[in-house]
Amino acid sequence: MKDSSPETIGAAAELFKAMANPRRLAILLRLSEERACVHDLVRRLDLPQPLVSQHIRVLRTARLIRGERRGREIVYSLADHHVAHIASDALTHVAEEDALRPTGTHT
Amino acid sequence: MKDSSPETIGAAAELFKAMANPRRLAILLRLSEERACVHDLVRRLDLPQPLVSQHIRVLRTARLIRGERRGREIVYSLADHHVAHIASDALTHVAEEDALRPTGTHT
DNA sequence: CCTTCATATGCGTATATTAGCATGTTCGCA
DNA sequence: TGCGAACATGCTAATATACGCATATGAAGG
Repeated sequence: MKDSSPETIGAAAELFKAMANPRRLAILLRLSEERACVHDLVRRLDLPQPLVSQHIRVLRTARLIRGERRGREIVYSLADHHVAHIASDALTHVAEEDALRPTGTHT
Repeated sequence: MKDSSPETIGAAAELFKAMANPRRLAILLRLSEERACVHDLVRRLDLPQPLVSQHIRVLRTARLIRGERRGREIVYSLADHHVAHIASDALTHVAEEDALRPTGTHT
């Protein structure tokens, strides 16, 4: 199988931890559609700017996204394709699981 | 793109949250190789039994694993293939990212 | 330089997570 | 029925997270 050394597992767990928050996940999904600056995200997700910055910091630290200065703005984008892939897989998983359950079990 | 409703995103975030712990991830990876009872995991991962049970509970609640009584033991296995897939993707991601960095940056 | 827009940081607080230890509960078997 | 094995649960302390709010930094333009 894969390399399942403690370090690798730990790093993977950190990866999941960074994605384990609805707001951060929303940011990632947004960025998987198109790059955006903080203010774009603020308006799009309707969250206070400092909060978005905080979450962005977490995502940056986890190396899930990357920022590039563009005048006064900083344009963020996904660090690599794997990220979008993992997120999209999770959504698929959730959707399928949801479909399996009897109608109206998710509320 | 996918269905990115708040509910779906929230559910996906919970999925990641359940995977966002080295011990739980180790359990999942172990179970992705073969089904096992609690005591197997205890010995394999060298963790106190109550701790394993606790983590198993989290994974169960998140519907990532399923338990089947088998005499006095309860044999756990992954609830579905997606789980193993997502975990394996994360490991791959980590490994690749690691490969990109200058030698010896991960210690 | 001074102002303004874009983003980041600091701090306090409510809440969640993790782990360790002791104790229940359930099952199989003599 | 009584005992031991396999799991689960309860409780507590330590630590980490998410958030709101105020404020600081950095870049552009006049």
